[in-house]
Amino acid sequence: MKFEKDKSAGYLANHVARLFKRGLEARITPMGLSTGTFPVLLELWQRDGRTQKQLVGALGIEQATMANTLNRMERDGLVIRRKDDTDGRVQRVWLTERARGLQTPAVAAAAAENARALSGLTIPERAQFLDLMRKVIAGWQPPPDSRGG
Amino acid sequence: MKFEKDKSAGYLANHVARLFKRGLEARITPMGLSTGTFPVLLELWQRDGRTQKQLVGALGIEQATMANTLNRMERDGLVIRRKDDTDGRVQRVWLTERARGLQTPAVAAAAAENARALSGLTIPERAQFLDLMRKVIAGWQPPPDSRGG
DNA sequence: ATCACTTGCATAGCAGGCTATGCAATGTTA
DNA sequence: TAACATTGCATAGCCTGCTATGCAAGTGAT
Repeated sequence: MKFEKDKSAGYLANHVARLFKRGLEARITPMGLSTGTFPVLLELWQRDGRTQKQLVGALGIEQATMANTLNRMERDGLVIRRKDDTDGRVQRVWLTERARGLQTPAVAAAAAENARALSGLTIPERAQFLDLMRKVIAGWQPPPDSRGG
Repeated sequence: MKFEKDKSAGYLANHVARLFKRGLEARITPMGLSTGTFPVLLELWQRDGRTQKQLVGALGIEQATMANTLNRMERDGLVIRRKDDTDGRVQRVWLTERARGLQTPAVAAAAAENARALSGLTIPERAQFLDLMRKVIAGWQPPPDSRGG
């Protein structure tokens, strides 16, 4: 069977994602940030004190990934975790002052990287690209044989 | 500054890539394959005996990533590495019989996963999605400040 | 109140990506 | 030919994602 990687959506998606990651990394590592922390920070900049479960739900990553990411963020002085007052299982996540101070430059860096990456597309193409990605994400349904429960 | 992750190309690209990866994984782990090996196999199924440098050039990943991937592939009995006859630095990569036998089912799995993932898009949208991703990749240029110097 | 179930998080261990670095083989040049 | 530079690959160490598993805290049923 013929199968050219440059006609494979999965291959191309992986390639595009890697390029974005590298590009953003170059801009934010000087601030002491990394790409994995970014979505978490975006949520917390809107409102912190959320639970890990809420963050997992908002970001579509696995619970264990979130726990690991928060470990690194705590190590790096971006967040602190504190038990919920009424439910001892729940950890709420709070931003440090340092993390608050990074919002403006970090968001500017991400916006700049997005703009640069899409600069080869026309304006309508950019909108369409985002639309199509959202559509693919929204239309996702677990593969038929994924965990055949 | 306002910055919504669902309007960020980088965030969406990462999300889409993760979904594709998970989907493909579910289909090929039963064969003893994993997603990182896939692009390498595609190249080698076309013609094996290539050098690591050639593979790196064909796939747009870093040399160290390729070396690690080939380590796993060799461990799993998919390839063997043999020194080039005339240049002692060069390692040529050869498929095992097992890897050859996997071509048909693996390619079918990838094609099926691509089809399923794009099933929420119209036919023209699918073509456009691929076009836009190729365009983003092709138009990539190193960020202005990437390694400045 | 106790036993079982559920829930929320942490940890272990792996894949796959990266940068930085080391090193042997080859090339080049004086 | 000896010294230096380059090339091709391997390794170390990290981040970010995943699954599998463990465990403490809460919930429910009896």
